[in-house]
Amino acid sequence: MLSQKTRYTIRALQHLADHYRQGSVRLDAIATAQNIPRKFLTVILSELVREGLVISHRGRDGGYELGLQPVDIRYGDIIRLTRGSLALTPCASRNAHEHCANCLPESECRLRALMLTLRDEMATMLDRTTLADRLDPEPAFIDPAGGIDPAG
Amino acid sequence: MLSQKTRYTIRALQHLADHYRQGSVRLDAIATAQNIPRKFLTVILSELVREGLVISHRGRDGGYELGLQPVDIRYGDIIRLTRGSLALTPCASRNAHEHCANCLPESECRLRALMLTLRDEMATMLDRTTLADRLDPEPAFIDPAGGIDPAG
DNA sequence: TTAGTTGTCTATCACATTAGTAGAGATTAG
DNA sequence: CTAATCTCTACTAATGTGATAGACAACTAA
Repeated sequence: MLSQKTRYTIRALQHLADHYRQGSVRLDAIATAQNIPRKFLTVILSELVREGLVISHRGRDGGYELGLQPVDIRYGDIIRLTRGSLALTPCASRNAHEHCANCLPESECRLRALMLTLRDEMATMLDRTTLADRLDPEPAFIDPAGGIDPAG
Repeated sequence: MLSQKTRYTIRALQHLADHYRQGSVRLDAIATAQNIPRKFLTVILSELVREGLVISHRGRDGGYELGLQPVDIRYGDIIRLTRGSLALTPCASRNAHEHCANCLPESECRLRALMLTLRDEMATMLDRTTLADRLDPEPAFIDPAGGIDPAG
């Protein structure tokens, strides 16, 4: 699962992408529009500023704006940033590899083999999608069994 | 991330699959071979018995065995069982859908749109892999940028 | 029948992580 | 100057996680 904080981070960045090149957006505007607790959002945005994804303007008429073009911010990068890794096990991370506790040697671990493959599939998808993508909120559900789920 | 408990669960099931139709395997044998704390493993196996994936035999010469053929136990199902869902957000679960706290209406949430698509890709992969699959522990890493990573 | 082996169940614990808050401080436009 | 706005460190409460304890139930072999 993505943490609540990661979810807030992504929605805040999406909001800034929506207002790219329209001047700076105040924290309160983001908090209200995206339904994020104000104080918590200060923590999140300060981190994004430190990472360089967001530029802040202090003082009166201050606010935030994206530090990069939306097309240059990939969802994969956002998740790596807030969560350290895309992988579902520590041992399957390409960027922040760690041994799993109480595991077998990695060269024998079949779970790791599976998780590496899965990680790569996830990365492919999350790295080809950026803040510039439209993302239809109601994508069709293609049931692998053949039918189409009308419930969404 | 998968929890430690989910990782233990998968490795325990893999172990039972390796000994399918070879009689029952004692808890201690699994704990030793798979490096799982004995007491914790009792909790895990009892749950698997309750769910019907594993059959237990009590008393002398007791132990555990798989309740289904390895080919009928999909990794997707194991993860759904221990974790409730494959999805990375509560709102993107097909089986255990819940609204995310402090979110937008789901019909407007672009993060949800992305997470639904990702969930479906993950499900496709995890549901076509079963305990009967061999899973090479050293799969080649095809770098999307073009090269092949020799480090694995 | 009974001793010994093995699984079952409920409760509990310590610890880490997470979500969120407090509040003083720094910066800037007007 | 002053009001608006972001920044930083620390703190707290709640929750979840990994793991253990220990009494109990069931089964087999002798």
